[in-house]
Amino acid sequence: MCAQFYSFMELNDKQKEIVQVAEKLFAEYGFDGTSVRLIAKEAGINIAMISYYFGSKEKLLEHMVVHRMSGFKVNLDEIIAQDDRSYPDRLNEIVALYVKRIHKNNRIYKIVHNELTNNARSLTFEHYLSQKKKNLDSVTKFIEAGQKAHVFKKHIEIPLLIPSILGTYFHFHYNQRFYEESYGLNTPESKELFIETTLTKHIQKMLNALITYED
Amino acid sequence: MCAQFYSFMELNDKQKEIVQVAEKLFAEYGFDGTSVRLIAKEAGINIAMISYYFGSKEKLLEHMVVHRMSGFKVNLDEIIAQDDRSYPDRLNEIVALYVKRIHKNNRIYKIVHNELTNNARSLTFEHYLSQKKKNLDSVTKFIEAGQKAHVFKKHIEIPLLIPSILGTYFHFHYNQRFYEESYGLNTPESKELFIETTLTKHIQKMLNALITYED
DNA sequence: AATAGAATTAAACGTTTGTTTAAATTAAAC
DNA sequence: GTTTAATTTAAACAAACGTTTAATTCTATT
Repeated sequence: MCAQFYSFMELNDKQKEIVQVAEKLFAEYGFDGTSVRLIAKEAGINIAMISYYFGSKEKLLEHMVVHRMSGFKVNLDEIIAQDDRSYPDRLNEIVALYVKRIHKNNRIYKIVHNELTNNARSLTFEHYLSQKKKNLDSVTKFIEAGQKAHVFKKHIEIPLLIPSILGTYFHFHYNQRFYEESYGLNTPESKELFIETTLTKHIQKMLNALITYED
Repeated sequence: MCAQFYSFMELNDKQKEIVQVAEKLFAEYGFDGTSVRLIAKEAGINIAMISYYFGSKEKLLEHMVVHRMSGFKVNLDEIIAQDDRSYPDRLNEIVALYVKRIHKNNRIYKIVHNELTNNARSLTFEHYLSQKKKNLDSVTKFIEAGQKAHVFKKHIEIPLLIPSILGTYFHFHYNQRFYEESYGLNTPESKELFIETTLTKHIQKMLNALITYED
């Protein structure tokens, strides 16, 4: 027993493999819809290894969230710091960065969304929430600087900007069956391209409009 | 046996009660995280009644979606038809209507979002998808009319407008633990008020900006 | 009052669940 | 090469799962 005790910081290769497989399955079938036997089978290991490495199925989930959410303090500040570029220019890149990152990691975000609103499990998600807070702080500073420079308008509900960016992506994602048909996104490639271009541009335009718009 | 056969159209009061309880639990604990024993206990009935009335737990879910998604063709066309009102005015009301409706029914939407992206169950959700299509058609006609009247700008990605409206709400909803803290929404009342005012106004402003904005 | 059908119940069904055990194998240290 | 610890295994565990059964109670209709 007990490989799981000195492991909340670093995961070895075997653990990473298990986490990767489990993330895919949790996103596809839900946490409760995924049995440890299926995880073990897909990862090519014995069921007992999950308890051996993580302690339990629920602790595997906890490790997963911590591990995958670490280093998510985006390159946000890097972009913001480039004050040779215009505010709208930097805003566009921030949006593109958010969309790209959330799309690449949409599985873990789906899991977190579900767990955050699940009454059965009481995970704290400190990592996720504090990361979110830091990102909001960065965005707030950027927007307020733009307001002082009279490029961005006043009366912007800054904490709701990120929900508008990510929410647009996720509503598209959660209803992909509908939008794939609407837009004729038959291949994975066309879908990727759509997200990279049309969807991203839509969100960029929306934020540009909102932030430079005076009513 | 067999109360369940003539029931895909109409549910009797007992069935409605079960559906109501199950909806709450499915949203809180997930479909797989909710046992039929818990549903029965919360609804004050015997476990066997679920099979008796619906055939199975999964068919209960199917009935739930059909039953709750019926009559969701919003009062959208009523608002759109009021051509004595300005386009932005009607747009604002459409947004408010969407937010209000989605908020009131956020539990069933959460369930549907989960099921739409769940590989284990193969529900078709024809009702939901066709309703969504109809609503998109109504919105499209409205926006295009506004464009012809030169009130709304061209180059609007119309099918992505609803994701931006609903997505903003849902990202707020799924991350409510974060935003409740950010905004100090300590009581249910203050949260309701926030959604009705600040959140709704943010989305209204965003759509107004996007649609009247030329880049 | 008798009868038929629907509604409700407690109990049991066979599976599947997450976890643990104790033995077997592999790897590392001396 | 021997010893010690870490890893991996198959088997077993009790508990919980969704569903079915067969008996019982309730509700009409005659």
